[in-house]
Amino acid sequence: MERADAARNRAALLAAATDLIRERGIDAVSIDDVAASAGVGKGTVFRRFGDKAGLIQAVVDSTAASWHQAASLEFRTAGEFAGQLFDHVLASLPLVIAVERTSVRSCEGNFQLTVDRLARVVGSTFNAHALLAVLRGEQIAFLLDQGMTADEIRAGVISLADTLSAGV
Amino acid sequence: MERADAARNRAALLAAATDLIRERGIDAVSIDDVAASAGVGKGTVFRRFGDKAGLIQAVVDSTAASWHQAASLEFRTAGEFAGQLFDHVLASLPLVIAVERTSVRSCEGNFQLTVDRLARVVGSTFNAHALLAVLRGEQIAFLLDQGMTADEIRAGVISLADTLSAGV
DNA sequence: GTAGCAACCGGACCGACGGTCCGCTTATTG
DNA sequence: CAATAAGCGGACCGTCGGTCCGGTTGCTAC
Repeated sequence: MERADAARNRAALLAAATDLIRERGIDAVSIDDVAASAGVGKGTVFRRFGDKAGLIQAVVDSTAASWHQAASLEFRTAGEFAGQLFDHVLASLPLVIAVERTSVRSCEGNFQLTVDRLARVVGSTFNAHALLAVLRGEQIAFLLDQGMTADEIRAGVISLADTLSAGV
Repeated sequence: MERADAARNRAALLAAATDLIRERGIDAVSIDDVAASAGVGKGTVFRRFGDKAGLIQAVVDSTAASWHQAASLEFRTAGEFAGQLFDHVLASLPLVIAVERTSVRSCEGNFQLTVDRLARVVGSTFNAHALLAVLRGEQIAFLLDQGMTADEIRAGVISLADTLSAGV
């Protein structure tokens, strides 16, 4: 059982980390920032979450009932999958980028599952990875930065998914 | 005119950096490592190359007559382009990953040019970016890590490029 | 209520890193 | 050979992720 003060600190840290990452991006957020913003000592962060990656993972887990849904979602067509994942990524871009930079993709567990299911729809494991590569936070942020609109990217992603499915 | 000792040091630093990055990957190579390995002081690295990104850029520029060729290559079909760029990336994976991590893609100058030319062949700017995303060093390293062979990836990339071209 | 204990806390501390600075050295030129 | 500017190296700095430990506090058993 977690002590009451510990639970309070965990919640404060998660909230602080989520806000800071959302507004500044992971690169501009240090652990000290998060600790100070949550009003706790630095040691507390590491006792709760182990390391920076653990904190980010916890943030991600906490901010989304929809998170694991988005990755392991049931879908009929590749286009449907692409559209839904895109919306999810776009809505939490800084968080997605943070987790991409800190965790190893293959460790996600249901990531493999998603790849396999997707592979069946788009014809090959390679194509599944290709589609997921285009849906990465950093890729989408880059395209937005290049001046593409979210709608254009969304349409492109779905079109790509459909094209890949069509070849099956 | 560059002094003789300066030129010697520049060459030694480039060689040391190239070797270290190739064998360890950029993440395990610090500026101090490069300086020590080249037998010069740390300050010399920064006077020559400005910062870490500058050093990596210089390494990349020096190691490839084929480098800018690969990116701005003339090509007839998207598949041809994909195959050639893949071979180039695969041959210098750690270097490619290093430059991806340090430089901003859009600054590359002829990157824009490549995107535009490619866009004409694969139907849209979005598709051009998608193809390039799949050809990034980190993506290819990830797929290799997943157990895919280089041949499989090469085939996948070319097939993807051809599929995109076919829809035009 | 209170005593005792384990869990918890915070911030001083550490090593590594990218980057700066400056007093000394050395290649170059006339 | 003398003068000078370019170059040199490594001590130094601020920041970051991560560790440690002496003091504190929430919980429980009596």
